[in-house]
Amino acid sequence: MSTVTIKDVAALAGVSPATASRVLSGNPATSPQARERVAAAVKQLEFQPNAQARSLRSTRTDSIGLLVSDVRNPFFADLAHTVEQSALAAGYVTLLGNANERTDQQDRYLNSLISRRVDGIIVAPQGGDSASIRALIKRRIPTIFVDRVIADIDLPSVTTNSDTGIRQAVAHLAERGHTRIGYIAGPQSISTGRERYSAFTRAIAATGLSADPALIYVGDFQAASGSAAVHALLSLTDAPTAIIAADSLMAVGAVAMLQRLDLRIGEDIALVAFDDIEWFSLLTPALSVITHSVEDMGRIAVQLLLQVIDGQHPQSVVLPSELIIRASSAGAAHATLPPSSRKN
Amino acid sequence: MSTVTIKDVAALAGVSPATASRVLSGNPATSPQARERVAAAVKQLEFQPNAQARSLRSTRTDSIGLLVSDVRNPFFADLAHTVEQSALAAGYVTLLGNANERTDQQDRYLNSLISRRVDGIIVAPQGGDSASIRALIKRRIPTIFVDRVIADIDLPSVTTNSDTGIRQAVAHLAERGHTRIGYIAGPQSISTGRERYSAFTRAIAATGLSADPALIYVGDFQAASGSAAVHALLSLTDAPTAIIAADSLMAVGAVAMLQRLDLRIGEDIALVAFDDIEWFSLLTPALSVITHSVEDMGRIAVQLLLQVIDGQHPQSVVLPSELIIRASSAGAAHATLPPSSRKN
DNA sequence: CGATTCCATGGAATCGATTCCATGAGCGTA
DNA sequence: TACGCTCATGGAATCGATTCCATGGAATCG
Repeated sequence: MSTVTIKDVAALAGVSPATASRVLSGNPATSPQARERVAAAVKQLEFQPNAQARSLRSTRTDSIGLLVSDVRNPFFADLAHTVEQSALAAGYVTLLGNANERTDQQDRYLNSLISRRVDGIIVAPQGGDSASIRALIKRRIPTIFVDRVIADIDLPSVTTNSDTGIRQAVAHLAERGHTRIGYIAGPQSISTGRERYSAFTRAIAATGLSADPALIYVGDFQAASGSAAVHALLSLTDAPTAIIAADSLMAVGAVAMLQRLDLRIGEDIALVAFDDIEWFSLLTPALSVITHSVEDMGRIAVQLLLQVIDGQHPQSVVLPSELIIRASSAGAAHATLPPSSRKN
Repeated sequence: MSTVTIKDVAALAGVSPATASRVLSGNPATSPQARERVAAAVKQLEFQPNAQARSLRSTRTDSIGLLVSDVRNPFFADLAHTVEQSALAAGYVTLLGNANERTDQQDRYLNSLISRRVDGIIVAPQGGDSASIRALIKRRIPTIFVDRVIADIDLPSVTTNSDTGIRQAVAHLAERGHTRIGYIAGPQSISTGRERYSAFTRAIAATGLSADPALIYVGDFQAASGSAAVHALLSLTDAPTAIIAADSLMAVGAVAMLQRLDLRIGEDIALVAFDDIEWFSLLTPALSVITHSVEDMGRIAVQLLLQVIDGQHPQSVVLPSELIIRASSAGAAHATLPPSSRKN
């Protein structure tokens, strides 16, 4: 094959491979002539250094790994985008892994990233404890949790404080006259699922609204479970007049099911979603959301990771969340008819 | 550091590094005892082979690169997902690069992928000619174009034949009584932009509808240009009664602007989008779309790439497109009022 | 039973860059 | 003039795995 190595460059430039290497890595101990001639040779031969060989010796790869739960989730797609851009600005290439909401694929990707000797890893961890995440720690591979954490593993993280946003949402709905608020929770094996759930129950208790356990439906952060949740909640004899969904995908499922049931969102029933997605405001009616900044999250995660790589021990960062009121929750509460009496 | 190498494994297992390597790579020339003892040592030391060292010698990295225009575009997020899953099934890890709709970032990622000696690359190329894409060919790196191609570069590709879908859409709108159809085109520097545009003009000519050039607005495949397009088209003295958008993001921008102008989609004006996005059917009214299978596209792209890696010369594949009629284009045509007379 | 093949194995070269170490030229100062 | 210092440079070791090649013992065949 036409593999051009640094020896070829050195030969053409009339210097040793050592000098060529120094020029390429910007080592100051090089003469202007050498720099010039090596640069010319590199251009002429279209030399591309072999990253494998380079990092084998220097133990740096200038790459970081990012492991998300699902790229198709707009939240994680946005996160991938900001992480990637921030890392690129700092001279790192991002390898994106997709756990596909499965622990086995998460482990497979983590092992692959370890083998590739990435300089650090940002991970939105899947579910509970994981052997391969413990392996990261044992090998002292710089690692940051983003969005989600694992309870008993102490690593720097960037997360959202969902408490404020959820409290605002519950207060807002209470003010509109809702007393029975349904909640579509995320899986309790995931930290965000647990945290948002407990924030919701605290807010309910603080506001003195109905704490009927039947109003809680535990989903899996995927669209289908949002649909199932709406169906279940509206089948109750005493159905909720408002619903909060713990992530955007379950909110999508909820919207789809509400439309199928011919219920008018914002009139027959109020709906608030966690996570703001660009097109949520295009729905009719526009969706009220609890928002948090993906841009900040991604940018700060990279920042923390670079600090860990640099040998520092940064503090975890908690970002705020906030309610944005749109038409889907603006109307006053009145009794929701069960789906059976309307259609079907 | 606690870097465990194959020598440590070999020492613990009481064999040579050569034998340990053979066991690890599944070489049949190994005794059951050796296999057993090496396996035990690997497990005990939690050995993870160094991918750099491995691929430096063997020239295989078991990884492929995927370069898309924008991860935040749901179409490419879905594509990334299917490519990644197909590749994983074949034993390859996918490195995802995000050109961010910019040629310089595309080139930067391509060079990085070349340096990492990926076994092959799937790319949705940015704009016109590119030095780094020519570099791929010169180095004989297995490469496949997906979704988009570059005109004078002859590489296997997986693309969509937009002709059928667009013809169906135009015919459908003509049947509903529309004679002036606006078209929000993609950039003419991108193959899909050109191809869909010419498909549209052909369909218009075949149906005998108005070919007024003022009905064509050239956008950039991003949401903002969809909004601008709608604003421009509806400011015409003889405004279109229906609009076709050449991709999903521009359709999103179009929907946002139509809502801002207080126009009822499906009644005041018909709208059809290229690319089907899951939540397009959740809009009120649900959006009519020209759909093509992302799953097939991703799966086949990986398949072709593996064939090229294997030394074969596969034929390019062209996938079909098809119209799905929903409420946004179901109504009969009647004159669209210019935005100025309604609001603003 | 001797010759030949087969096969598991270890030693050593190799992949392509980086980096340690030694060298020698150039220069300033005593 | 001689000594010490800086600094660019080349030779060679190195990173960690793979793989070529040689070897010796076991199995097979005439």
